[in-house]
Amino acid sequence: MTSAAMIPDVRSQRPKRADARRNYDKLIAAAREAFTEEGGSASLEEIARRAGVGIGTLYRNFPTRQDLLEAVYVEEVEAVCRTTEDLMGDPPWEALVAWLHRFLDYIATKQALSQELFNHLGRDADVFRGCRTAIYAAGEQLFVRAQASGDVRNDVSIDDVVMLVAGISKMPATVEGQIPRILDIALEGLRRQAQVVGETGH
Amino acid sequence: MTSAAMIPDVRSQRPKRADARRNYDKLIAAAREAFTEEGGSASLEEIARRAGVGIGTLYRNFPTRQDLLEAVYVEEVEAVCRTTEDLMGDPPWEALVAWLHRFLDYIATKQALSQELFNHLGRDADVFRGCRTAIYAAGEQLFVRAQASGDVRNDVSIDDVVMLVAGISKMPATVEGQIPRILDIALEGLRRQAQVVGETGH
DNA sequence: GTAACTAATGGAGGCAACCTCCACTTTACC
DNA sequence: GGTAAAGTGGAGGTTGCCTCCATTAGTTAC
Repeated sequence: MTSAAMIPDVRSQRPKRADARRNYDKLIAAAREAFTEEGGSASLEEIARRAGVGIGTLYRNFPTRQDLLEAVYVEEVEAVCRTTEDLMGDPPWEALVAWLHRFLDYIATKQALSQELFNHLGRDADVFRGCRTAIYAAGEQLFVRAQASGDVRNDVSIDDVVMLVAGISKMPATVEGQIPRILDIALEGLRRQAQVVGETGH
Repeated sequence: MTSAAMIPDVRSQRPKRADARRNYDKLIAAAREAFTEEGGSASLEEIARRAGVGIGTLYRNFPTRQDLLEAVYVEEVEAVCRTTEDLMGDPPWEALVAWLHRFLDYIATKQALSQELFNHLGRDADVFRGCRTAIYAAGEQLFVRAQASGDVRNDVSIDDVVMLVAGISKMPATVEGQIPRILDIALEGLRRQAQVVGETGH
């Protein structure tokens, strides 16, 4: 699994001195906690406090709030990518659907984080391109397999699918179980191949 | 067109005295501007300044930032609802698709606003229920027509569709024209009726 | 018209978060 | 162990949030 390597390494600027690296790691950990608990606008001073470092150190490592959000976000994405491995044994379509559902669940719990990022960094920031690449690398094998087996129409790309799922994850759910159902409906569109009959051409 | 009346009127608490109402309107206008220009976290003090009223007046009318966001948001939604009228003459499926595309375009430009709301008010706040109702009232005629004509499968609701579109509008676009294309793909899933052959049952 | 009654105003002030700056501490290297 | 460079942390200036209440100005009743 090489997907993690495809994320443009936010951490390439990781500090060199031992104490500095320790502080960096403590900050990421504290930030993950804080963002999870309080959403993407958790106080930076609070995060520094949790990490047990001065506010100045936080700013030295992450000049803007976005930099910190990014660093945390990237770590999370790497985690999802790692979950493909379990699924390569299952039948193509089922495996793909299962992974997408898993992906959906995962993103759903990270809404605050990713929404904050979507808002403030425009949609085509390097991080996103990188994370997208990583997700593709992870999902592509499943996707290609499903396309090869004829389950998925040929005129869509993995790109389309990932974005579709990402979008669905951000919908405001009203009814219990509605979100996964909507995913299934949308995926039916994906699957639909030259097999439909009895319609006017549109 | 009664849809506007179905929004649980945020403005029923509209102030009574003439000067108060004037200030209220100036605040909404200033807020719309500010939110559009600077996103949902524009400074409230700045908004009061733009409106030419004191910060205290802002807080009297809109005790929380959400209240202000809501009021602006509701106005915008009402505007979309009004656009259905043009389309009732077109063929059912085409009219529905066209309206959904229009709806998509519209929401896309208001991202900052709606995302802010989605984040902070949970997904089932009254406003949303109200706005959803209004949107349904607007889209429902189109939707029912399309279902009656056999273009749309019967096991989906207008609710599902609206949410699908809302979700898609929030996807980070990479390629020009990708978003509308994805909407079309998803809508194919909608359309698919008992007309597919040659598949295993799943 | 004007007096009396409120609704409405606006900004001072207290608090908290953001961020910069730099005197000091710690590490790495010789 | 000495020293240069890297890293630290928190005081303090700035700005935004929100409350409170003395003052202002529509409204109503006469």
